[in-house]
Amino acid sequence: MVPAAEAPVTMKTLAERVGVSVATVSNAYSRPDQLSADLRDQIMAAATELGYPGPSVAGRALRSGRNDVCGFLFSGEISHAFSDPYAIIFLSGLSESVEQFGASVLLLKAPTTEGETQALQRAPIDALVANSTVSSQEGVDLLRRRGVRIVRTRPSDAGDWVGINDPSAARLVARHLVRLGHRRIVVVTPATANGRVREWSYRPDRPVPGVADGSYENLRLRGVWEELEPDALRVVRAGGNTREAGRAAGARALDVQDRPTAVIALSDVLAFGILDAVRARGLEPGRDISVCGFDDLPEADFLGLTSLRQPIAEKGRLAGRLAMDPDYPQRQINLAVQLVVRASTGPAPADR
Amino acid sequence: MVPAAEAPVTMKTLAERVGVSVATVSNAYSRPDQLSADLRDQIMAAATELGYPGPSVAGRALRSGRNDVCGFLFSGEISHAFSDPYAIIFLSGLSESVEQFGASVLLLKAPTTEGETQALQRAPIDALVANSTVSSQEGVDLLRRRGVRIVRTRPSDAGDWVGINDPSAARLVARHLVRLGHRRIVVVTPATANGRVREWSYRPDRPVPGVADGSYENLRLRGVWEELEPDALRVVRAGGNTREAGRAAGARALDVQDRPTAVIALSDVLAFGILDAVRARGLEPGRDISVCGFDDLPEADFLGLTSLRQPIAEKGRLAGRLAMDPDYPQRQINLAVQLVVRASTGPAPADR
DNA sequence: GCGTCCATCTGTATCGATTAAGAAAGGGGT
DNA sequence: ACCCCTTTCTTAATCGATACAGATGGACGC
Repeated sequence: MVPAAEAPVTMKTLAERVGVSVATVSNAYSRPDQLSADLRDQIMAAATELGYPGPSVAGRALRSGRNDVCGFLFSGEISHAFSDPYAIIFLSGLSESVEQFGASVLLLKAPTTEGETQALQRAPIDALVANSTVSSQEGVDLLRRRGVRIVRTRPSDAGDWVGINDPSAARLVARHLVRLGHRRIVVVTPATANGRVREWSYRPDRPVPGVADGSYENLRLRGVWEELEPDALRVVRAGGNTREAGRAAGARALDVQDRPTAVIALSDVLAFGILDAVRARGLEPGRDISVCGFDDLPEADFLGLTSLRQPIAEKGRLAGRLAMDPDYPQRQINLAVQLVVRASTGPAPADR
Repeated sequence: MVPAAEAPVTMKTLAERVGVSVATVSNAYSRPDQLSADLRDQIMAAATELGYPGPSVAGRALRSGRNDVCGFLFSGEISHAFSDPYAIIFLSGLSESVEQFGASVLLLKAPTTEGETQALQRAPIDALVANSTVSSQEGVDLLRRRGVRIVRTRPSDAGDWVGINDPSAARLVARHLVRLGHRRIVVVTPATANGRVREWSYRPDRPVPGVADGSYENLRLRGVWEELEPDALRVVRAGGNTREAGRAAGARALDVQDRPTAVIALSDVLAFGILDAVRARGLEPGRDISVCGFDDLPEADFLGLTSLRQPIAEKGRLAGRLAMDPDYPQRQINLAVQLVVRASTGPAPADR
């Protein structure tokens, strides 16, 4: 027997087989209340018999306008993006809530090349959660015109977002240190790509190279600065956003004449490395020098790191909800943060 | 002025505006060689003028049958899946090569509920890289019938795959230890979900609970067993696949009467934790007890861990290539592995 | 001068479903 | 008996592009 020519079994095939219209078959799949249970069972039976895998995804997408996919836009390489615990926790929350809508998450890079721009524009997504700090703005605008809902992870005037108030969060941290008597403070900022450690003294009118204008780094720097005496703030930009990068940045921050009495890392991973650096110099965190982090990752508790807690997973969950549910009433969500004080901060040591 | 009614600007609109046929507009986008550069520029200019965001993704997908999306199927929760460095490295490689095809990666959970099954079936993907150890077989079969190319990350008789020879890799490790004089060996296996540490003595005819039949864990166990005397192999199943889980499993493996002289962890992260446990007991890895890992993560070098290196990123890259390029000739790829011997293994201590 | 060929464009039949609107059949109420 | 409602199914019009088979016109060879 000659093998039958590849029979493309479609909804029509099924309909003819059962002796009903395609509309009824369609209803059997997507609106079971529109037909009798009997007939539906019959159709489903015939479907498995024919090996019909269910409605074609593309046909469905074209007609209904839905893909059941939520894009997640991040900047930098995937290996960088996901070696960051913050990203993983956020992504877990995001995908958890996206899954509740029967949808999945598509990983999207902020485009840098022509090909990546294409990939972003060709992405079959209903919504996009843009975690990207910067740029890729035109690309996102094009997507919006395509009807893609955009959700940002940072406050902005218009559009949907879920975020925290970065400046005031940073002020919380700074105030804590100032109350403890600290005056000379260094902020260590992460970098998205690998680079050299660099250092500046902060002035709000002069942007820090590599720190974009509306970025959370910049907002936090500003917040810290507002709580300090003028010219008291130095900035060290780490070579990445890893514990190792934190160690290196810590070295740079500590091995100076006029050693700071406190270091604020804009991420916990950096802070962990800074703690390493502090201990490697025989200093005791919280006594000889204070260290603060941001995010309050689980390990912060283990290491006794004072950190500004933000509900990362919840942020991801809410982002997913805004993305997948256009009718969710609250479209701009500001999450509460909380300073968790642990052993790594203490009174500033008396000047030597 | 009343705001114009939402004009859905489609390819037809654009065509009429420029005074050409839709076919030409389509060509302007997807096959620039089919028309004069002049006309193409004209069309593109009109496109930006009208705010046309390019061909509709759904229309394109339906007609051309392409989505430019590659699914990545993993088991367990996303937070578990991506707290594993192996997964991140693999995913980087995968997405790197997938991006070269102008495509993106869709995160897909091995379905456990009805909703997740739906999400998997509704996924707009051209191909699926199935990293999932087990089950979800029916779901994958349905996808195959949909025309989705399946790529596995483990050898199998039929279909596309890229993997390593797990049994022989495991034998490499075991032989290394046997030559060093080790006789009492424990293998520590990871678990996909959090659970309790448990322990058995291994016999090839009796499956280890929680270790699926064709899984790499099982294949490796088998390989190790083949190099040892009968009944010399114990198995400890860790409570997860993290350094902490490794510490706990290490405790279980070490704190016994007849302490093993060597421990093989089936993943490096577990091995790291086991090293911690060894040191916590005042023992010196490589002298008092030997420890081996699998994967050879970057940190293995730092910690002096003997480990079986497999080219994880390359595996991901090749999987992506097989997934996105149906014409790639080599459809079943066995990658070479290599035992990297470091300080954590040494001669078995003389029997006390 | 004539046939050929190439470079450019057009016409039109799909791709595979969804959905609103309508028809047919049965069931009650009065 | 008649009318009105439901329930259950069908008809037919899209959704927005792609790709094949042609049509057109000018350049070119001989």
